[in-house]
Amino acid sequence: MEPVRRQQLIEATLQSVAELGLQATTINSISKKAGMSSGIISHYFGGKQGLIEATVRYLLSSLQRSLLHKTAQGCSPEQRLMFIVEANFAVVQQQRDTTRTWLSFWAHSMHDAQLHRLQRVNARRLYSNLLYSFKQLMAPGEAREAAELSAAMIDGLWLRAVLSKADDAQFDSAQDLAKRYIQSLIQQFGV
Amino acid sequence: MEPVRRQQLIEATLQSVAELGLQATTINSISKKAGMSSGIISHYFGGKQGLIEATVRYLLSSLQRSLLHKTAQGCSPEQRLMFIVEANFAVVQQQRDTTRTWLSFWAHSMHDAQLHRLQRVNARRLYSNLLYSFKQLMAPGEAREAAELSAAMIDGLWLRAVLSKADDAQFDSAQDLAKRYIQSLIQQFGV
DNA sequence: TTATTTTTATTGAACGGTCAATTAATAAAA
DNA sequence: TTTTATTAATTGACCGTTCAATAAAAATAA
Repeated sequence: MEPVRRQQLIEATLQSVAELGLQATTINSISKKAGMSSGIISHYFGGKQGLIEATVRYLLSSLQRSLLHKTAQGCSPEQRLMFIVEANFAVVQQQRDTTRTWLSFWAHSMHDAQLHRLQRVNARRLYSNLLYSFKQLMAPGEAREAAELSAAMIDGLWLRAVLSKADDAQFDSAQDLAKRYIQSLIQQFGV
Repeated sequence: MEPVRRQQLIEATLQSVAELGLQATTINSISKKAGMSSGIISHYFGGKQGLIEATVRYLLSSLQRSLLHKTAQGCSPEQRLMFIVEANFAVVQQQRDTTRTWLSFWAHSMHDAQLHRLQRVNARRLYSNLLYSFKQLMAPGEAREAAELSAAMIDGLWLRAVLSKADDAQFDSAQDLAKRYIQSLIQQFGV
């Protein structure tokens, strides 16, 4: 029963944070959405804090799993870079309104040591995923700069799309810009 | 007395949000920092919400004023673009830890109509500031793309620096990357 | 000038509401 | 029966707001 309930509560948390924001998300708003009582959260996660952390961890592993799935049957470095962009933007469609949830969590990570650790993992993972592919296309020094710039461009386009409450079409357009930017980096630095 | 008190309370709010986060910032934490009683906030701002909004408005106008001051005695389009980057990164040094305050506010803007309006103003202002200078250096269509990409790159580098709790040197390095990126755009698209 | 009233600025206690967490009770399963 | 899963009521802390009381300043009258 435990793994089922845990998953249900995590998904209820995602819904609640997307809808109300992390600030207004309470033990009650979550348990109500999950159709359970409020006490169950302390029982399975030790408290609200534990559930929030588990939810972020779940988002993180979803992102990672999504990329691994796309690249499962091998692909070129260029192709893999495009997959990385897609994975980072895809969190949108996967679960409706998950985007603003990420933003809530990251903002909160400034004042929460545990969340900050998870944020660090996420930021570094994007960078090293990019670096791995760039290194197959250019010299190491240039690959590092390309990876840093690409990571910033992806996050920046994503952030601006989220904050302006962009629709699906605008998200696709941002995703396209990110891809074209990476291709221009390859053209510029590639051997 | 009113304008003095308002300013004092806004600055106490900035401190509190930087220190505790918007989530944990209360009427008490603010009024304590300002050395006043809690009732004064409702008296001058109608309530907590009003003070928060006034604080964001203050940050926004600070950013704008900073750019106007830098470009007061005229400069080349390239120079102006560099000033835009500097203004957007300078909010850091101006007031210690104001960066995470911005992040808190923007995250909250997803669930607050008034803040979202202010966020929109801010995003559009950066874009049109950039567009104005790019248009003097390249064709309109390319200028628009350059402005959109630059805005995303600035915000992305800034976001990653804030989230990773970068020190001053790392912020400077991010600022440099942004400037070099804009110069590469000019080289790529410039007439 | 001094005495008085009026206005302005500020306080802090009280209120109603909500929060996360706990706990005793209950229901179901083993 | 014992264990496991879940509920619902309760607790104590803290939230933002309100408001009667007060202190200080300014205006007016003597």
